[in-house]
Amino acid sequence: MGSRRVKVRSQSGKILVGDCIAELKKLPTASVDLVFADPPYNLQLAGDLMRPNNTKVDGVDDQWDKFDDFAAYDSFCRAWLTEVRRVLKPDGAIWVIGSYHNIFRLGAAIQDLGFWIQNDVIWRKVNPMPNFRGKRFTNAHETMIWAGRDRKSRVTFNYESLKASNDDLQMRSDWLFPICSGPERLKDDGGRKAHPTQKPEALLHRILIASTKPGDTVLDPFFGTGTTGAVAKRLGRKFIGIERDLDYATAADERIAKVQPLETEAIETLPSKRSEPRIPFGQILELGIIKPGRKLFGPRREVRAEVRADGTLFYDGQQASIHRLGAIVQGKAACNGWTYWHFEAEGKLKPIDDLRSEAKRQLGLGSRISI
Amino acid sequence: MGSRRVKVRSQSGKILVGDCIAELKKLPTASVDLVFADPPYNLQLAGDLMRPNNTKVDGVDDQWDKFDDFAAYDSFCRAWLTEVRRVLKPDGAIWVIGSYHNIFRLGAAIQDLGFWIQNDVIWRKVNPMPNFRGKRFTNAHETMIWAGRDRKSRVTFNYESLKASNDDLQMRSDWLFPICSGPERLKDDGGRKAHPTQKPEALLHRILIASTKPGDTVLDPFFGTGTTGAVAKRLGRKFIGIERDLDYATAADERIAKVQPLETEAIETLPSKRSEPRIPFGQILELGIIKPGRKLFGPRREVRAEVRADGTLFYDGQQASIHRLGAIVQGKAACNGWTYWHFEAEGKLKPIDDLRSEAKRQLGLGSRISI
DNA sequence: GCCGTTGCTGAATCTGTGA
DNA sequence: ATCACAGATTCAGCAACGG
Repeated sequence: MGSRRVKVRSQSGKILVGDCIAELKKLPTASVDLVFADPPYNLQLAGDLMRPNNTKVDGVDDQWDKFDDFAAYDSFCRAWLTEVRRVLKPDGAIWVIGSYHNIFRLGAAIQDLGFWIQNDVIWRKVNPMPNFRGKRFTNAHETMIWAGRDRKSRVTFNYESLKASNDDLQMRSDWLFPICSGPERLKDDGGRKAHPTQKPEALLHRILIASTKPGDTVLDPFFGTGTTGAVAKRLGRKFIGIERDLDYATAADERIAKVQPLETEAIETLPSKRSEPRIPFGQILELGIIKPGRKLFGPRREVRAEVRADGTLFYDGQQASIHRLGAIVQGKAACNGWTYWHFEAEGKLKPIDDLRSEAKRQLGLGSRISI
Repeated sequence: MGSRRVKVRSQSGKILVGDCIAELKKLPTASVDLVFADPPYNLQLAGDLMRPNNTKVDGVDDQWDKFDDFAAYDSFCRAWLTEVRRVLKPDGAIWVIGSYHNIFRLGAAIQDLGFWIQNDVIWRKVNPMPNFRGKRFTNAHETMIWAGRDRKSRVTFNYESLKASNDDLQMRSDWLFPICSGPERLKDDGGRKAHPTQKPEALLHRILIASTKPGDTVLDPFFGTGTTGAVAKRLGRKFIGIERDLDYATAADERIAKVQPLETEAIETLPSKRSEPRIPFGQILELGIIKPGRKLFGPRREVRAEVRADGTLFYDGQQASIHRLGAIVQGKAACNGWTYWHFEAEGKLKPIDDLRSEAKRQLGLGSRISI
């Protein structure tokens, strides 16, 4: 019952040829950082479906009613999703992609199994297939669900990189990409498309940049012709692909072998501010960057507080941290004292946050921090 | 246990004040052409969410959105969907709207109960609320499901009207509309929003134009402040609204009374706007038009920066967006990275702005895009 | 009246760390 | 497990106001 063949072409990843659920069961628990899954959409493929007990579901029978079809599909999805959840690390996450035929069943299963949805994301297709019969709207999008393993999972999200790459605006939940065509589309020997639903590499590029770190392991249980593996290799992520069809797996293997990984430096993502070393206000004082007795002001000089030697601020009979006192004088529940309080230099007010860069310099904490 | 009050203001429709399921049970079988349902989303919000300026987001904390668990939400939805299906005519259809919190459960229930999905349609919001903590993608869309009562239902679809209103291109499944704000947004006596989730009339306009005929009866089991009724009256459709909250129902009644129905001949389509999405730098990268590791130069080669895989630029220990880094190296407050940074081709420097035309070609933005 | 500035708000599952 | 608290975080549209 083992996989018929295991291919290992490079250290970047491996392709397991075999049944999705059977292969998943062999993978160790809590070993994977991210899963990308592009499961079968069409219920006509019910003959390919497996029950949770790993027996094969009989092919579509006209006497089955719709509920039976949906139930079989649901069982199959809950089975592989359960295994996927097992192999994910506690802070791991999953992406699934689908259309209206299957995405609602996938989404409900994801919620029922305890995953915690972060976003649903819409892939808007530039060049979708038109609706030939004029009976519906042009089906111009697919839906992706991004979910953490648990409600508590602290999933990877490279917010800063996405924002910087989007002209300094937050990345939205609707993404515009062309479908996979042209030279990127894999062809078989007869010049026909090698796989019916090959996904564009641009889509996986954004997904992996958004939700993985270099060196992470990405698992794709429906590997097909290996788009996930190709992009993972290029971006310095490890991959595990599971594919039942040997022809697809072979095509994927050859495709990925041709991929040239990017240089280490080219795949660096922007660090979040939180990942930088913390400089408490007291340290600014200890380093002598600011002196006790110095006056600090609100943004429009509406208050004038005094720095105390213990690293607190004093104003109007109240003594507290820069954050607490900022909250108190504004009558708010919370406050970032670094941006609220200002010091005077050459007649102008500057936020005390500016002093932290000087502290970092003195502490030898340059701006180049690589993990 | 009847409705507390039935309001009839005109021949165009009526508002039933009472419990959704109880009122549905009183309606005759096979009497309605279209249902539009905007049910509670079951948002499951935990604590307060603060904006960066430490003010509180006015979230949906109403009792009507609270359910014990998914099972309670599911049984509620299956109950009203069952009644809705009963009152629909054989060729009738339903639209439901939701977010990732509830739409997968709604979609699965719709399929299980025997409805037949025609499309899922994405409402892309021009002006969504940002993600204040920088932990997810901006939640910039909601999902609608359009389904016929049965697989066999021959549902109304005004294909020609939609195509004509879309510059003679088929209407796509992704629609761009602003959220409901400004004068359209109903206010209570205190000047606060009368309803937390009022939908824009433009959305209902397109739905009713797409999937009803003049004189059809439209039922909205979660009427709220009556957007469905207002648009139905304007477009010469009859409406039945069910609303449990008397304040909402009263506001809806007064709102609809002010609506002037259009002349019979005018009940056709409105012209659509075109939208030309921005092309951010990251997308140039994702599309493979420029590769990570590529060198970019200032206009006179005074700096040489490197493209990173995450869509940022790197120079002299600094990594930032094309705009931010351009500003930094010039010592300016701001910079248009598209015109500052250049790539080398055939020994000559060209601004990276030139690459956007290729991206636009790939993204089909030379042609017309559905709104 | 026009223009720039300031402030408010919208269906939101929105932190991380150390004690 | 809970609790305290440091401190990081926003886009587009509209309204009100002042010059």
